[in-house]
Amino acid sequence: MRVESQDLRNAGLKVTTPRLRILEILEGSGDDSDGWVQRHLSAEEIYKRLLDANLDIGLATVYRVLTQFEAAGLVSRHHFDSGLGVFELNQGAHHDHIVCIDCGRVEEFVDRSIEEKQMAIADRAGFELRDHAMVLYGQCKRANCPDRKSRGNK
Amino acid sequence: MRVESQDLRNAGLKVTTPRLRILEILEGSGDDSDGWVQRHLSAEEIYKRLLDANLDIGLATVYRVLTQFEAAGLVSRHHFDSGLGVFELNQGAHHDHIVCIDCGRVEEFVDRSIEEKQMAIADRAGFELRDHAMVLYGQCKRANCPDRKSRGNK
DNA sequence: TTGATTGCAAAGAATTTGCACTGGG
DNA sequence: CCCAGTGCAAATTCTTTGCAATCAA
Repeated sequence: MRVESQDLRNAGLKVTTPRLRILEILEGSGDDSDGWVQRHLSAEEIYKRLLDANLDIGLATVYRVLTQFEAAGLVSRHHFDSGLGVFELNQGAHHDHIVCIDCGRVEEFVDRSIEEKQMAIADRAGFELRDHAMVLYGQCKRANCPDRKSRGNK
Repeated sequence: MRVESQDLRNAGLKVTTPRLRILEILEGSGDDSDGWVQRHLSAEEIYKRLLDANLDIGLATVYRVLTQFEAAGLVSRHHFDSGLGVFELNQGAHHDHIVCIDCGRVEEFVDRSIEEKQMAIADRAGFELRDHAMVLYGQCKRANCPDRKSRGNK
């Protein structure tokens, strides 16, 4: 289920260093200190990781590559609440998101019964359902979540 | 349930022309040709309506007022898929949205069972649920929806 | 070789901010 | 009268685009 060179060729895209590196980053190659891997990244975050890896890749290229990947169906672009664009690799099946409002951590989930309800709701409203986005916002219980202390969870 | 001058005072905001006019627009005063009233507007759209009404109110003021209204809990800001900010008056209870990808029409709905499911999902994921956003995207069956013809619904 | 791809800088779009002027209470 | 509120222009932030140099096939 890994995304690789062949996927680029299939999409009619040449296999270049920027594209491969960006794919790697989206795959979560760079793990966080506590083992948590963020697979939902903004263009800026991806750009920073490339710089950290001493790669001379421009921010414009990051945006261009991500936009091409999106068009090719390799990645999805979300906006969540801030309006800032974040990108995620399209591996596995459809899912929705739950975001920590303190640390930005993003987890995924699917609920079959909700998906069915949505279909029924669209139908009742007279819409041909094409897509949907559901994002839950809350505070996670991760040990090093920035705001954890101020919430009194020791 | 109308929002009015008193709501502004309660929020510690002076009752000024720009604020009142923007409230009116958000209430849907300007009805569409076919009777449909759009209550989910971008800052730019609100600005245009003010200009149409020959009001000399700057776009910056529109943004400032909307941001203040949001902070006061009078309006909500959403981003939907484009990332463009749209504003809606906070009247009535919580609800989610269904958006027509062809004409931009926005309708509202609530589903108690989904809300409960969300709570359970957040809990299971170890999150303290604070808020959520659910948007369904589809094609509506409104007579004058721009793309209706190309979909073969006569 | 040769068109696709990239980097950089400049352009755009959306939103916010600085500042002197205006107006509501 | 006096400070919150406003208009305008300039500044920011995020994203896209133009163009000459570079690279994959």
